[in-house]
Amino acid sequence: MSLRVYNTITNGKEEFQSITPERVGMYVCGPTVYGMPHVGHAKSYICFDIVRRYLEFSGYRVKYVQNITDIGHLVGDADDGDDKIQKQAQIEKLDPVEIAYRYECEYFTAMDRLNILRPSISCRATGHIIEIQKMIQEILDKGYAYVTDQGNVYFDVYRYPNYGKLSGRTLDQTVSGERILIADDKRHSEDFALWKNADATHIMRWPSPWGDGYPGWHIECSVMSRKYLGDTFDIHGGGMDNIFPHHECECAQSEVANGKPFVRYFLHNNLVTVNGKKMGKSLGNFTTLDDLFEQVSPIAVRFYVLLTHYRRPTDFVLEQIRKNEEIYQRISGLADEARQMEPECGDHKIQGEEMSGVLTDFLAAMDDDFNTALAISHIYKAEKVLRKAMKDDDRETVRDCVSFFDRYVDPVLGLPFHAAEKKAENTERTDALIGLILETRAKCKAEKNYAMADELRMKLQEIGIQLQDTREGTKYTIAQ
RNA sequence: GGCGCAGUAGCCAAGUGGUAAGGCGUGGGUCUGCAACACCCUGAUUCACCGGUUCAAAUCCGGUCUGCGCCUCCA
Repeated sequence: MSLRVYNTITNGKEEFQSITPERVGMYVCGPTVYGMPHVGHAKSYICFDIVRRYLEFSGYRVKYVQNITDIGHLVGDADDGDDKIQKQAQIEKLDPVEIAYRYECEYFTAMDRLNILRPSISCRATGHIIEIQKMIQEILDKGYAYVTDQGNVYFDVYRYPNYGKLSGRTLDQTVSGERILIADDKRHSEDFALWKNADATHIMRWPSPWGDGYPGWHIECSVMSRKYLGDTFDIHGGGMDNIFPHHECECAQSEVANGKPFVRYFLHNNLVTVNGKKMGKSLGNFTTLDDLFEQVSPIAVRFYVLLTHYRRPTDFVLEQIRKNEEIYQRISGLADEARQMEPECGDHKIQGEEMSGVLTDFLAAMDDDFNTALAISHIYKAEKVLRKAMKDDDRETVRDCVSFFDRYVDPVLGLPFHAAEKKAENTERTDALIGLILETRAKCKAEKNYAMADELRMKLQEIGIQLQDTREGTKYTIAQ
């Protein structure tokens, strides 16, 4: 079985083949760091974390480059001098660089909690101004861009016949939109900026051959992907909302500058919606990950995101996340028990027919355009097999299952299926205290004082301790 | 207006030509002092709608309706 991926360039699934055997270069558009990361970021970066993990699992060495956009794109229209980072800096009364770094830290903190592996290279736009200017000059030299008397540099889209190839638009279609022509020094309204002139009120600006200013918002990705991955690379990822204009413009810039095809495969994740509407900063309907993690665990959010295929929208419903968190914990609890039962199966190879089948199905799902939703359905199957094996004391199958969880599910999906750890402090003392109460309750039960036993159970429930009477005795779980 | 994506059980969600996975929930049962857990059973004559192609369609083609995204910064 081989990996097939959905490529936006061809609008279809294709067999994945890397340019260099056993190596993959991938570039994913990173965040603009001027606000707290939200659920939309979670979906996108989890999605490409899966791509990266699965390629690595399949034996590729993956070079994963992700940019940090620390130069503000314009808030509104082209003449509205403020950029987003600068505006946020005014609100927080901080230097724009402080803003960018602050939210970069917030971004990585949130991504770490979601068990998203860090990119191999994280690069900032501000660290590549020289390379950006160099590429702009190359495009100018080739005659695909022009400098205006206002000190702006624009890409001339009418000079580049492939413009619109990726998004399936043609230039005359773009014109028909209700777009308002703002910058009056453009030759055509569709031309996009490579370099914008800026006066002294604009804090983030750099000297250039065309005057002081800052780069247009597409060029950084063309520059950094070329610098770290070469003229042509394997995978470019990002949110669907970036297909046009961002990725379209990247293609145009890079292919003109490099004289070669830009990328092999363009992968785009669908969006997170709230009541059917896109979750986004501008709509103000976003939930920050910080706030969300107060309600549910980060791993539950990851699990929830993976429950839907990445090319379908994820509707954000807190109750659904909660429900699936319980399921995640149920399976984790079972997996932990199995690990205790068979602690020494680190490199155990799956032998049994049943689990071999589950593994085959699991990998086949991943091979089919990273179908995590289908892959997870095979985890439920594994749960069933494991439960039965533990009941029957079938050690061989238990080992198979532990191996499945630890050697396949964990590295591929980044879902470790370990029960949430109890809060570290006072765990021993808490255990002892609950133990005492349970002893008392056991006595009540022995004396058939069920009213008292039930009352104890209810009172414990009220403070978040759930009891379960099993054959082996009473178990308890503490709500997190 | 243009381009693109989508419409599958109460909910979530796989399935791109071969006769509708899975999960949650519901209802019934076994177990149990009760509860919970677990286990067994329980669901779409049908995949938004209408036509067409085919021996065969949720899957392909045409049309209609609905929702969403992009066309201005957004993952």
